This record gives sequence, C-alpha cells and structure tokens, in this order.
Amino acid sequence: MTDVRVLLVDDHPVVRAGLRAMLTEFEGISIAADAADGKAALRELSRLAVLGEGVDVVLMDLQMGAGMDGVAATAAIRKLAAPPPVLILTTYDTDADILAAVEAGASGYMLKDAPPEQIRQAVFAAAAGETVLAPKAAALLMNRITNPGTSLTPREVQLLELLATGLSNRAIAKQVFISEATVKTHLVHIYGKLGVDNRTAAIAAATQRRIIRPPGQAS
Amino acid sequence: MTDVRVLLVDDHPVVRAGLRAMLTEFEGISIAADAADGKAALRELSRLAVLGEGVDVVLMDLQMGAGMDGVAATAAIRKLAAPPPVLILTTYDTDADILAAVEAGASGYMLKDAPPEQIRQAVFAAAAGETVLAPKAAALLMNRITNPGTSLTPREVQLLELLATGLSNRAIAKQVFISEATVKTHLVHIYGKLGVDNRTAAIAAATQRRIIRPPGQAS
DNA sequence: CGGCGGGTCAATCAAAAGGTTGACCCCGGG
DNA sequence: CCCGGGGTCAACCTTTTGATTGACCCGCCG
Repeated sequence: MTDVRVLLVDDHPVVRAGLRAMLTEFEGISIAADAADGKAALRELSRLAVLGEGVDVVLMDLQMGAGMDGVAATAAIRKLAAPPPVLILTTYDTDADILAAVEAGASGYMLKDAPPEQIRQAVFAAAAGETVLAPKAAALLMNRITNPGTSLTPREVQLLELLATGLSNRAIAKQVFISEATVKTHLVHIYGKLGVDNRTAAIAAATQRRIIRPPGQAS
Repeated sequence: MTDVRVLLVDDHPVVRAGLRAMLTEFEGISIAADAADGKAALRELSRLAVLGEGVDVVLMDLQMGAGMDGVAATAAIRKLAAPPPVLILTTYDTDADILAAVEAGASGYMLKDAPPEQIRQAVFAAAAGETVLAPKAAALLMNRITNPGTSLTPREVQLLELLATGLSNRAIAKQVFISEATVKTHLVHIYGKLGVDNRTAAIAAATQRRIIRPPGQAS
C-alpha cells in the first residue's frame, strides 16, 4: 500500500509548512506538492499527471488573498478528467462558506483548529472516497434537508453577504446582474426568514447565527 | 553567539507547526516553547524563567479563539520584570489591530503571508530591540500622527455599537434617551469620519477597523 | 473672557429602503 | 402533466434614512 499523496493549497507559506510538517509525520501520508493559490494548484495537478504521479487528496484553503480562490479552484478541479477528492481545510465554519464549498464539489469540510489526529483521519477518509464533515458543517446540511423552508437559499445567502459589505440595493443589483426590484424581493424573503425587518438587523442576525462571516473578515 | 530563543503563541496547531518548521531551519533561531493562548504563553515564560532559560522574542498571533487574546497577552507580557520583545505575526492588517498591538507594547507587526525570509529578519530585528513594521502598519501609524482629527468620539462609538445590533434610528434614540434628530446628527458625523454614506457600510467599515466588535460576538 | 468641540434638537427636502401585489420563467418531482 | 419552489421583474405606496441648515447649551483651554 503506497502513501496517500496530498496536494496542499494555501496562500500562507507558514500554513503550508505547518501542514507539511504535520502530515509527513503521519504514517501513510506524503506531500506530493503545494501551491499558493488555485491556478498554481491546477498547474501542479497537471504537472504531476504528466509525470504519472497521481494526487489522492487536495487539501484546500478557502480564503486566499490573491489569485483564484478556494471555491473556484475546487470547482475547476472537479471538472478535470479524473478529479481527486478536494478536502476543504479552512478557518471559518459559516453557512456561506460551507454551502459554497459543498456546491463546488468538495468532498469534505474541516476546520484548521482541528486537532492533528482529526485532520489525519479526514485525509484518509477523503482519499478513500468518503465524505468528511466538521460537526457544524454536518449539522448545517442535515438541517437543510429536514426543514428547507426556513433556511436561506444559496442566492439569498449570496445577497446577504453583499448586504453585509455595506452595498445599497442598487449596488447589489449591479454586482449580481439583476434588477433592483429583484434585490428587494430577495431581501423581503431574507427578512422574513431571519425574523427581522431591516438590513442592519439582518446582518446582525446572520452574523450571530454564523450564516455569514463578520463584515470585513476576508482572507 | 547563542541562538535567538523564540516563544510561539498561536491557537492553531497547524500554524505553530509551520512556524516551528520554518524558523528552526534558519541558522541562529531556536524555538524555546509554544503556547495556544495568552495565559499559556505567560505560564511558559515563567516556567522558562525559573529554568534560567530566557526568551528573546515572543511571536504572537492576535486572533485567538479562546482564552486571553493577543493584545491582552502582549500587554501582560510587557508588564513582566524583564519583558522580551513581542513581535505580532497575524493575518489582518486592520487599523485597530495594529493600533491595539502597538498600544499594548508590541515591538513589531508582521503579516502571516510574508515570505519566510522577511519573518526571519523580523525575528532577528525584534531580538535586537529594533522595531519592525509591515508596510501597511507603518503607513497607518504615519497617517495617524499627521491627521488625528478623524477619530470617533466615545458617544459616536456607542451609537455605532447600537447601530450594529440592527436598531432603527428611533430605537437607538429611545435606548440612549435622546431624540431621533440627534441620532441622525451623530450618524452623519460617523459616516463622514468613516468615509461611507449609509448605515450598513458604516457597520462594515467599523467592524473592519475593529472600532466595534462584529455583531453578536461576545466580549 | 472668548472660542471651540462635543452633544443636543428642529425643520425640511431628497433619496433609499421596506411592503404588497401580481406576474413570468424554469426545473424537478409527484 | 401539473404543481411548487426558486428566481426574476414591475408598479405602487409608506416609512425610514440621509443631507442640509441652523440653533442652543456646556465644559475646557488658551
């Protein structure tokens, strides 16, 4: 049985070094390569493919300052011929992040502050084709299928995120290429589901329930 | 010349491992210990002091989920008898983070996405008693001393906090026993100082600059 | 003492946001 | 095949917010 070959994708050299050090200490895991952003990850994948060296798991951060971000990179990887499973390893456990990652085709969602042993298990599980979710991610998805009426749709979450950045209805409309009327419609739905009646209260509620990340907590 | 002895403080095992791996590769640096939060850092410092093993530089993250955060830890360390220099190594370069760190007595402010070589130089500089700032940190402090007139008054901060909870102008007025007109006046001033033109953008800006805590985050 | 900054309030107008109703399209499942 | 949910848009009206102007009080400081 050969090692599980991992591709690390994270924009922080420190984190890459940390994962490399941590994972190589485990039996049965080796680091195939690392990349600082999504584009570099795709390059590494094709480079390794040419060499005949497969990658068994991609370990991907979601927040990446420059270049292609984690969601886009995950989606791109899943479109390859024989895509390796993508395990998201990130800092935040907000609904928005989790949903985006799952929709993009991630096969797992773990948090960076997880103990090393959990990360090790997650890597093996992902390599075996299993889905592995952090507790909060699992709970969110369960809740989503049991009572879909009260939870926000992906579109609504998207607008909520833009809302939280301080954009006006008109600005949001332009951003997502819909009319201002539609933005209002969505917002009314959002207010109803969150039990509020204005945008600032919606931001507060959504932040509190960890539907969105606090404003301005980017990379 | 003995090695520069470093104490790592970061709540993520991955990051601690990364810094450890990265720094130990450099000549002249060794890791004295690491800690997951502020309290543990102080414990480590006193433990090492008892052993007669000094610490030359504390490498500190600002954001730490549980326990004492980076700012408080920095302040506490600076109150020790022979405090080692504290070099902040964090993810965000927001105004309030930088200001809080400098006010707490940090002798440097670096970003985690800095290349390893820069981090190495910063550690040596800090150990030598020098001050080392990331470009944005330096720029902010320069700007702050040249035009100090742009900061919010305590009253304005108070209204901003209420604003962030989702209250309407009228509700804010009742809360602090002033008229709605006065609330509007304050908001106009706040918008001017923050460079925004509506309440949601004010919340985003204030959160980003850590003037207020993200909505629904316990203090 | 005289000003100045912070806090208070009012009136007014313009702009944005909120609420309602109704409509159309598309897709997936009973 | 029809229904329902999600997404889109429009028209309309009410309420809230934002912007401007001007005013008063108070405490501090030169």
